Amino acid sequence: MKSTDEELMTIGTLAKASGVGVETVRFYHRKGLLEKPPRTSGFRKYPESDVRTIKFVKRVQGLGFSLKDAQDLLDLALCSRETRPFIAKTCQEKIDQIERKITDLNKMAEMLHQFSLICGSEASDDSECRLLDCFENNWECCEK
Amino acid sequence: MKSTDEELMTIGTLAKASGVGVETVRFYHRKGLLEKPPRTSGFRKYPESDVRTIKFVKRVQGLGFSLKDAQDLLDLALCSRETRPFIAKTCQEKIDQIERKITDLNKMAEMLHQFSLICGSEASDDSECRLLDCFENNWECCEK
DNA sequence: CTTGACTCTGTACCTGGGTACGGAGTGTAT
DNA sequence: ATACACTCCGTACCCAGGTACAGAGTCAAG
Repeated sequence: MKSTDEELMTIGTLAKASGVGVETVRFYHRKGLLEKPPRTSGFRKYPESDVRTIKFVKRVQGLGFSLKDAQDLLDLALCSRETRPFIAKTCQEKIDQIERKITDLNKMAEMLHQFSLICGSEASDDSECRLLDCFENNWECCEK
Repeated sequence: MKSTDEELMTIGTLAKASGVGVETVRFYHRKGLLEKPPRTSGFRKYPESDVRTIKFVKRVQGLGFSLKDAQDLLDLALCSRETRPFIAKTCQEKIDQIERKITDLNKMAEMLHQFSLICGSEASDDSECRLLDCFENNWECCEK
């Protein structure tokens, strides 16, 4: 009754558990984000772990990465003796990419903060509104 | 010879200066990201400042925001006595959004770092590769 | 005053990431 | 053994964000 086979779920169950639509699961399937699930009698049967995979993809996507990027990360997870030598390099590339993004986001947040202080008060005068000027100078803000 | 009018540029010049195609400028124009430029004789004439606007949009977009988000930020820049009271609130919303993103990105980078340490060495054994497990636990990594 | 580069409007097309639908098969509860 | 929910596959459609014409107008150099 509790054999591992019993844990397999149908596409609708997987979709609900992952918070996406059935069509999205089939779409990811076509895109190779989910590996071909075993079939019993024509129906796809997904392992519990695919819920995690889909949630992972959705989260990565929410951070502004593409499905291709999500795919790359998932591929990393399938590490084996052959792929291991490439893991450090691939990870470092993604990390660098992420860090550049963080740096830029921090600058942008800081810029908005300064902008809010300077222009957000009733007291300020229109001529001080220079949001884009801040950006010009590599986001270094109004304050200077 | 150096009147402000003389500084206006044609769409091709703007596109080249901003690093986008002419069609993209026209697209942004249709989307309202660039305000209707004055026309002399049927040709649009853009001010120098539109170069900055386009570069700003491209950068914001590169951080994973939509054109709509870029538009919101540009609208902020047009602050005036009427809009001023809303600036602080709008800024804060964007800042919160950015900070959530940064938090998630940091977790992801840390996860990749740990993953790289654990799985990236020749010495490790396949059973240790648990990238998705890290994610499961809100990106808290393998190390635990 | 013509030629060639550039611009105009409009419409059509493309990729990424889904979403919806039609018609047929399946599985199960009654 | 039939009804009903669910699944199958294929195709078509949707939105965002562009990209690519076509056919006509414009501008500036020679």
